[in-house]
Amino acid sequence: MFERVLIAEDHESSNISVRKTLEDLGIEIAHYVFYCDDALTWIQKARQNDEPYDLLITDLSFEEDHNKQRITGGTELIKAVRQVQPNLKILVFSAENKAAVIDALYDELGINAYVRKARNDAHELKLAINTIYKSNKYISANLRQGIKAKNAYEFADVDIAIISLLSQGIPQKNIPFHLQEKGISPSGLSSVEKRLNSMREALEFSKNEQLVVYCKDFGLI
Amino acid sequence: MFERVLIAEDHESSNISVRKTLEDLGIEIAHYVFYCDDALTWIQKARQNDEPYDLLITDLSFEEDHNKQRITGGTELIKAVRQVQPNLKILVFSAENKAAVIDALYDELGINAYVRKARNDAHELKLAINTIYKSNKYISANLRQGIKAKNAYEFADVDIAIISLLSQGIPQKNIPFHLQEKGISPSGLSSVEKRLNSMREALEFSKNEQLVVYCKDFGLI
DNA sequence: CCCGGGGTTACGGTTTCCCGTAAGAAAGGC
DNA sequence: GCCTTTCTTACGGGAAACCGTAACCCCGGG
Repeated sequence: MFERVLIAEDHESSNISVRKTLEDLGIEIAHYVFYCDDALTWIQKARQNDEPYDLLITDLSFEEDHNKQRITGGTELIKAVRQVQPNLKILVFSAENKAAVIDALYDELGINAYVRKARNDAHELKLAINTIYKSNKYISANLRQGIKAKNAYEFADVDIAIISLLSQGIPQKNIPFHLQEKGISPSGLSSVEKRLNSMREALEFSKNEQLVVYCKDFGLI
Repeated sequence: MFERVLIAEDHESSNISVRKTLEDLGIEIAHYVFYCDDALTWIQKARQNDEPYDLLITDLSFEEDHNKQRITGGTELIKAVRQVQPNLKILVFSAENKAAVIDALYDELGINAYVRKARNDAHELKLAINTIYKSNKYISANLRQGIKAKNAYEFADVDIAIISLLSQGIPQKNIPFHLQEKGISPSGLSSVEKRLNSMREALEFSKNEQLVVYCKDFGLI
């Protein structure tokens, strides 16, 4: 079993139960921190002392407070950790439930497990830890289905850029200009109209207001 | 100190740490359930046996699963409990952070304390329990400011109705009809236009898309 | 009774958005 | 090279939304 585990979790209550779970698994060395910066520091120090961690359990969203941080969230923390200790196994423990976000964690950051804070999370946490100790990857059962039943429409980069601009109050007729600024193509006004049209059609919407709330719900903007 | 406490919380991990917190406070009888329906049942039974609870700690959002429930969320649970045992003290422990929602809990449901799942939540939980045991009401410090610095604009019922309809894809020109159906006034098209206009102006928006995402963020729709 | 004011509704002109069509440009096949 | 095919862009008519103005209605004060 893992011998040296680090917990990065700002919510005191979650932090407590993760520690208790590790205790149940017989893991003796489980350090915990409430800030991302601390997490990185501890990992670096542990490596220097030739006692590197073999598992990091981290949340995604860390709340800002008076204690200003360089690293502000779990995603950034994981990126930074990968620079320092690429082989460190990483388990993300978060309430995030958007397929787009979780997919990106596995695909782009190569995390080993994602456990969602939900009904049986403590039990699932144990399961996930056991699994990634033996193999290398754990994908939650109730997640697998969710990821498959993803979006009815595959949003391209242009699409989310357009919707994002709309949600910021940019008039449609000015969008071509902003797209060019960002080097996104196509950028013609007609193309913008056409993409909006096909998005509305695919999702059976009639107004752009529906598009923005939809993308908001799925964490695309 | 409280003698008989019931915990309604679907997340296993949160449930664990709340129990541990109560343990730290020396509360001996702390039952816990994962479903709202169970919570109500236990409260009713305890009353019938002349051993009523004196504190309920509940979450707000309970996730649906195969186990279909009559009561689907914390708000509904509180309403039901108030029918059965009006004097029961209630502490809501949730991640909800929208002033509109939390205000309503205090004002309309008369809860005794709200503790937000956040950085020092376990510590604050103890504080809140101690406070409502002695006095009757606990309002978190970091909440007080939030509630004050509410919304820049006071949304009327008409306003949220209009924005809600917009977000459902109803064309603006048809909104008067839908408002009349719901018995909301004013319902004239000009009034709709005027209200939208003043909302945009107050919030310094230029497009309705901004309004819908704003209301989405604040949990108004 | 008349008058005035707040709130609601009705009516035009202007702008923006929507959508179909067609012209133009880039990529690939023969 | 030329010709499809596909993607992008340009144009124009029609609908919706925007905005200022004015008429209307309901109520309380004089």
